[in-house]
Amino acid sequence: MTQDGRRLRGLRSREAILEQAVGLASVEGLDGLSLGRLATATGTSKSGFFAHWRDKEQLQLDAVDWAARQWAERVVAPAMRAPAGVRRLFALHEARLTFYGEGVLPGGCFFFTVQAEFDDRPGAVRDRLARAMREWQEFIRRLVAQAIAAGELAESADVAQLAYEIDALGEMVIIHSRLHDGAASLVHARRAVLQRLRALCPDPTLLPED
Amino acid sequence: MTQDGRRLRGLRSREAILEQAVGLASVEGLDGLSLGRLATATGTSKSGFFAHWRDKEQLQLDAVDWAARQWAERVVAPAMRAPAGVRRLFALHEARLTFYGEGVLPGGCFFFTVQAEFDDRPGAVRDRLARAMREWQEFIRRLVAQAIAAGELAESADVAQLAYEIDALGEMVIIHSRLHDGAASLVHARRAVLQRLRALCPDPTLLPED
DNA sequence: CAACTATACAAACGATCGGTCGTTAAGATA
DNA sequence: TATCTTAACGACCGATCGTTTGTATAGTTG
Repeated sequence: MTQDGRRLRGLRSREAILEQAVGLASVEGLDGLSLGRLATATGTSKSGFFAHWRDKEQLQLDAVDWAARQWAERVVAPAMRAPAGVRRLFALHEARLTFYGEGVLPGGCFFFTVQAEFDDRPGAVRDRLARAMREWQEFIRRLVAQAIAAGELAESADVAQLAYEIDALGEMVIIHSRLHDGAASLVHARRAVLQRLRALCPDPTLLPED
Repeated sequence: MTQDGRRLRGLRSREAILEQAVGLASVEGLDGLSLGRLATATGTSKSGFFAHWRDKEQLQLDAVDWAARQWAERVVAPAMRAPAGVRRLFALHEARLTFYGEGVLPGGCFFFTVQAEFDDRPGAVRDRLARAMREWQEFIRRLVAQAIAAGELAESADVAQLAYEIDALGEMVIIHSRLHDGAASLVHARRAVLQRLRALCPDPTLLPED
């Protein structure tokens, strides 16, 4: 094995640093997060980072990957345990709301903060971010298409349109809940998608009533 | 008059600086925007700012007010020219989409970027921002309530719920259009709100078909 | 054991940050 | 004309930024 004690220790601290970095970046962004503060937060020294990453951009790129992995484990994976169709689609929305509601990340959502930061700034971070978001939206669209194919959503439904609405209503929770009452926006986001799906679903037993 | 030529010149440069500041902040945020770059962008010197503002936070607060005034003129005012009711509600949504689509601000939306920046950071800027956003949401709710009172929306409609959805679908345009195809998200946002309102509106002639 | 590698550190670098200070030029006031 | 006010400036300050350098140390390999 190539993972001897040396590398294992390195990987451990690398993971710990990335976890802290994603958490802090969900609050202050990837650029607002300085190496100095990240160092004190992880209990290490500033220069120690350059043993793991060539420069700050490499750390930012790995942070994006780490956040995407976390999202896959805590949002996508729970939804995939629900049966395919409209139930899986709604389970995805609920898993996202649970992720926000539990406060897994101190800033609510890593991707929301970092998108707002990098959407107008060309570079490798923006490109990787755009790829991650594109994959996420394509995943939603795939679930919508599956639900239509299974006959659990009306064929008149526009896949891209419905996916856009579900994503928008979920994302908005972050914007609203940070400056105002978070619980209310969670309820609104859940009900909005639920009513939208129930209106399109021929079998009312597949979705909760409220 | 207290506005002699001296003060008038000061007011002019003050307005010019604020306009530049709001435009730049819509891209890089209010903190990411440094006084040095703002100085070169306005063709003045860095120290010249401190003749107008005590420190950076005062400039940020005035920038928030300036952006709110711009929003009132370019989004709220056009909507108020439409007849009260569901038409005014949809006119508000369309005015917002036009504001985004025309690219009035280089970053798309000042409030989106600055909210993401300050929502977790206590202070005067966050407070003024929260107040502006609360007034905006209350304004949407007022238009919804008016439409219901006028009999142009079903009484079963939940005011806060519908206002949340309209706001979410509009705001999402900024997130989507920056990293992906902007035209598509404008169409999705428009259709989503239009269909939602048409489903609740007893008079189909009040709203466009598509 | 010796040679090597990877982790981690302290110290310092130039650049840039927000902010201060003293000064200049021009309009307003008397 | 003499006096006062204010917009605007250049030069500079301490702090912090990302980054480089050199070094000490612990684990791996021959």
